[in-house]
Amino acid sequence: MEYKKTLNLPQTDFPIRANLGKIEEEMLSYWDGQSVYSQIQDKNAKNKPFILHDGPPYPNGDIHLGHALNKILKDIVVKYKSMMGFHSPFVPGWDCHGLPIETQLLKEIGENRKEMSISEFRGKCRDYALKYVDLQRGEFKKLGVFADWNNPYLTINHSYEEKIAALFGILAEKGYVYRGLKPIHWCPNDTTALAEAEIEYEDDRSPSIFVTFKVVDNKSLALNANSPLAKLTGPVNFVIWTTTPWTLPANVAICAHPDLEYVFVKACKPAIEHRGLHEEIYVVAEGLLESFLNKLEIKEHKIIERTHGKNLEGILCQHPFIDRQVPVVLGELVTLEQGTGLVHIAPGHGAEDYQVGLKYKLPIVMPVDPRGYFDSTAPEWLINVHYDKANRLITEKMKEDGTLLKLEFIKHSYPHCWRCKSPVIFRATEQWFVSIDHRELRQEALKAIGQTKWYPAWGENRIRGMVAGRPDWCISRQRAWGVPIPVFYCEKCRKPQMTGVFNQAARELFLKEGTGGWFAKEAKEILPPGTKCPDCGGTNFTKETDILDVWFESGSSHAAVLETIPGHVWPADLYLEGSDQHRGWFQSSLLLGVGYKGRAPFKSVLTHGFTIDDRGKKMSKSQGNVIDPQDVVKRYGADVLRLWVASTDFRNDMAASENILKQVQEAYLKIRNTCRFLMSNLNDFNSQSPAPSSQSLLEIDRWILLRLHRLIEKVTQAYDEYELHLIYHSLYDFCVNDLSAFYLDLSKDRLYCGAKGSAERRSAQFAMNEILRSLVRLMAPILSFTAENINKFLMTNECSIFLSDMPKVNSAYLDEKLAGKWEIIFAAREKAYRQIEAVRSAKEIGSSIEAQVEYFATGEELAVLRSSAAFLPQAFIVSKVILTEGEGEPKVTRAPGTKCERCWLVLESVGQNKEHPALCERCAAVVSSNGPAQ
RNA sequence: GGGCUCAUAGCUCAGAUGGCUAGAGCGCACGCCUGAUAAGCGUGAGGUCGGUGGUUCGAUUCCACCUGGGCCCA
Repeated sequence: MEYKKTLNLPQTDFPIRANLGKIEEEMLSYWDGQSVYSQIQDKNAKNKPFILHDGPPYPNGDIHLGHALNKILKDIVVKYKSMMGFHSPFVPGWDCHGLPIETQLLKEIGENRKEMSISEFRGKCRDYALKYVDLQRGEFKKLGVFADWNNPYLTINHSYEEKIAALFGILAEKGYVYRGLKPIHWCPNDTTALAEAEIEYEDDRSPSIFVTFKVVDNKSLALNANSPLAKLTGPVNFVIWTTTPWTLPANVAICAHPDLEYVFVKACKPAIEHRGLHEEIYVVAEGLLESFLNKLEIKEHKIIERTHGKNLEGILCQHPFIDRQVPVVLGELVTLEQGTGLVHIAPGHGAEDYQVGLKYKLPIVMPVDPRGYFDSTAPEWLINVHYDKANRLITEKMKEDGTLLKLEFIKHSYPHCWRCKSPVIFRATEQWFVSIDHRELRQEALKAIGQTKWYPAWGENRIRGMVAGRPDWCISRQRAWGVPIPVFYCEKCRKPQMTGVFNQAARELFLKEGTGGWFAKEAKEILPPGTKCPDCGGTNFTKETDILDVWFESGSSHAAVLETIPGHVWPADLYLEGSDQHRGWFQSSLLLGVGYKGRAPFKSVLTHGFTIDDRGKKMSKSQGNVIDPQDVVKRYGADVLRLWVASTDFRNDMAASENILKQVQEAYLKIRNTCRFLMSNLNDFNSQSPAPSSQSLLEIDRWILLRLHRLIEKVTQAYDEYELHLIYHSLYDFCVNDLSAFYLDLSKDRLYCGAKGSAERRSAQFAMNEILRSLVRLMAPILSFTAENINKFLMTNECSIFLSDMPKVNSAYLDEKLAGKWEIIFAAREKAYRQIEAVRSAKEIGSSIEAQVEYFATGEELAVLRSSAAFLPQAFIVSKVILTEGEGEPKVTRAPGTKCERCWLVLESVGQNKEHPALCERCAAVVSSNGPAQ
């Protein structure tokens, strides 16, 4: 019993229980108090920059797991780069304008919105956004994310808004910006545009009609070389179906599906035709032929021809009641759900129609005015008729002309205005666009994509496809909460003005008063006195009322942030967002960057996947599989959440569940405990005393340092390649395999039983100190709280672990021969353990140190083992190893001798020392030299 | 429906250029230790490498298709 006091047992005040909640709180206030983030910036201020530019989330609720994942990833990268000596400031941002804020707010204020002025509503939006900026900032901080939290960039900052206007001005100056027509949801009753969120679907009664479009010239049937149709004689009619006859004046095409089979049917015209029966040829999709015949009550018919939709492309038809020839076009929007498989296309009245129109460069006919009445561009008999009344006029006209095959009424779901509850129409209106092909913008953007490094590499492919195929960018929105499009209209000549003094005036206003000023002031109050229209000399102007697409705002962040915040550089080194941003922020930033400066605002782009549950399903409230980051922080600790982020390959989707988090927590505890054990054995170690020379280091200690430096090499490389999951696995494996199960376990004898200042003990402590210091720094970007906690405990010189440098590989330790040798010893140990286990289960021994191993080996193995023969008992953690040349399984028996009361090894030397008869030779010597037990 | 993408043990991940009985850790089972103890150690059982075809002497690794998941469109 008294001999236990002569041991150097591990000792530490570092608690075995993590208690992350308390530690994290302490560290947060410590970092805050010490201004650690500023200290890091000061330390690296003169160094090479590495700028990770933060993509701004919407401040419209609590952060969810995806937000947490994203910010933690960024934080890990930034902390690593900082510890590598880069100047790596991190300025967080928020996307404060936009529909998501409006929508969330509308949920809160409900009907009251209707009584509010635009300025009042904008004020509420602003308050709402700022409230959630604050909330989310607090939540991000709790994750341990380092950033300039007191000076975030907000897209509602005046300086930011000014920069948006500036960028708009530059693009306008270069000719990218133009006005064009595009259909949007429109309420004719309120004469206003509506967002998707402002539409309610209700059942409505509508006419349902079948209309014929007669082929202009049968020869045109043969336009397509594959078409066998030129031989047809007599009138051929394409038949369309619609529930909105009033959109027919805007018809400019008929759409067929390229892959569907269409039939040419000879049949008698149905009874609706008042001029008697005669045969006609109708074209409909084969899959809808039967329902078509039933609807029209056609008894007899004959299929005289058939072909694929793709062979119909280009055929010209006569509009049923307007002097206009319309082509057959192809599109995927056609389905066999109902109708005829031929869709009437009015690009001014439908979103899909508009897309098809873009592809075929169809004109956008738009004869309906804001109040829903046909204007002077419509046929005379429709002018000043409300669209709803027009249905009847049109069907009657077609009935008379014989182009109407069938009229009935159906009930179906139709969009209505949330405000006045009246039906909504799709109506093409003037919108602002950024031309994607002006000045080769598309080509330049594709070039910039090629010059960017994409992680993972397929990201390039993805965004390339999107940019290559995208239409012009519609940048106007008919909303309240955003940055007004800084354009003035001359009241005299109606021309829009947006460059030079006009842009300048808008910018000055935004900078001084913010964009709120635009809504509060008249044009003449914004423009300098005496401003004249450069086109006609007019002096009176009105303001544009549309606002900019929020993607234009966030896409301007590179200009607003990288160019203006001190210490930043343009372009950024890295953008890091979810893979949905290939369409969103990456693309808007790219287009604006290329339009602005001719290149992408980023050098590299890293994307991560989405959070899913352990069944591979996406997280949704209705599924009840949502993991809440605040809850994880509360129950497990932010470091566990951070470790989860690092544990999963984020290029794919990332699974999170209670089980997975538990597993990560176990891993966390293992790493922490390993560090604790290292600390507890360094209790009496003075790192100031001279380091042992490499000769005086034990071979086993040189070996573990070799392993450590290989780890450093691997981890550093993984950080550089953003392969965080490899860091996690390497660190964890090192702790579990190399340290806990092997090196630390077998070093216990030396550490506990060796003389306090003995060379072998000092050698181990030297290695362990190296390991601990390296480990803590390697893990710091990920396990920030724990690393700092340990660092404080070690009382190092640095006030923060994040002010120290990442460990560097010392190639002197990378001794391959040594590595090979220990692989052999390791394998021998495993072989021995299998036998020890057998003996153990036979109850002959308990602990392995009660064992003696006779190990059979030959050749190189034998030579290697012999060269370390004296160390083998320690390496195997047994009392005695006998090496025998030969083959066969190791022979394990109870070790001969008596158990030493101090080191518990079973040795024959126990009892030989007269002063300490219960001790082995080594322990007797240690006890004697150390003096009497304390 | 289209574009991109993922799919290796219950879980998280390894497995250059195709080649011996597919690896690690966790978890699990069994056992040891009680001088890392709300810790530590050992042994063991778990995989038709999503499925089906094909190329090849040989495929988890290449190709095609299919199934399931994800993101973005429609």
